[in-house]
Amino acid sequence: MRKLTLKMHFNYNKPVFTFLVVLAFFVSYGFFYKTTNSAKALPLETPRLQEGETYLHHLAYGFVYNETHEQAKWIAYCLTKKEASGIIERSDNFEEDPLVKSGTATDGDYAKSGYDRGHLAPAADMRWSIQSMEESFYYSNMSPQLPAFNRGIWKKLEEKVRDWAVALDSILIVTGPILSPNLPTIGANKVSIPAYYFKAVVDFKGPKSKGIAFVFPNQGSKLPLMEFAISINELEKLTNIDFFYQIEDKLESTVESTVCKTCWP
DNA sequence: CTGACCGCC
DNA sequence: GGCGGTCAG
Repeated sequence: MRKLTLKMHFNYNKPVFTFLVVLAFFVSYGFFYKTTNSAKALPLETPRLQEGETYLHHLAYGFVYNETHEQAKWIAYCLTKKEASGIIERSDNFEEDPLVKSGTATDGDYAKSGYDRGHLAPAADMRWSIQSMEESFYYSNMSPQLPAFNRGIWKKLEEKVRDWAVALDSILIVTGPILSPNLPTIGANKVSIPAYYFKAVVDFKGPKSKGIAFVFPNQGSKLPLMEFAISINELEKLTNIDFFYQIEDKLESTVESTVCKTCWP
């Protein structure tokens, strides 16, 4: 009798059940698509490398790791409007990067050092997938930043750049420390403490391509962001890195040689 | 002031 | 998870 009741119950609800299964499928598919199907071609091909450097890439970004300074020399990725609008929560799970076979910095290097584990590629730019979020917490993406810098003007720039990704649909971003010999270090792995950081942003679409770069000292500042803006050419002289030689032909020379501060609201 | 992000312990 | 710094609105 009980079995019959259950059977009738099931039969009675079968259309509802079927509907729920189909609904669940589409909801999960939508979630899966939105959060994981954003794999993208990296903006840069294999770059020129110096001694002690390796070029690697994760799903979300490519980077050159510098073994001497125990951190990335630069990190590059394209950020789209859709990605900048991601919903994945911050993981806060710092890990050594499995791709860097020579080893990265560790928890111990930064602990009680007085320096923040500052993201080069911001966690908030990686909210479009669980994997990209986790990648942003690899120590290959960390650099010792003074808290007043990381939580202040550096964060302000990151938020501005995210706004640009949304407003312009997609942009190319290159970020890094300015590494030089004999920097002070933290931890047993001797992670260099950079004196300056840079960020270059290129809007590479259409006839109105434009580029802008920023260089900040590793310290807090109350000055407006645009006080730190320079052209990409100037940044390349400063860092001695030719960032965009692979796509130079696609960029108008003015993208690198000039900076239009009012073109980037 | 609140919320968003950046972190620390 | 609780707490604090910094900034925008």
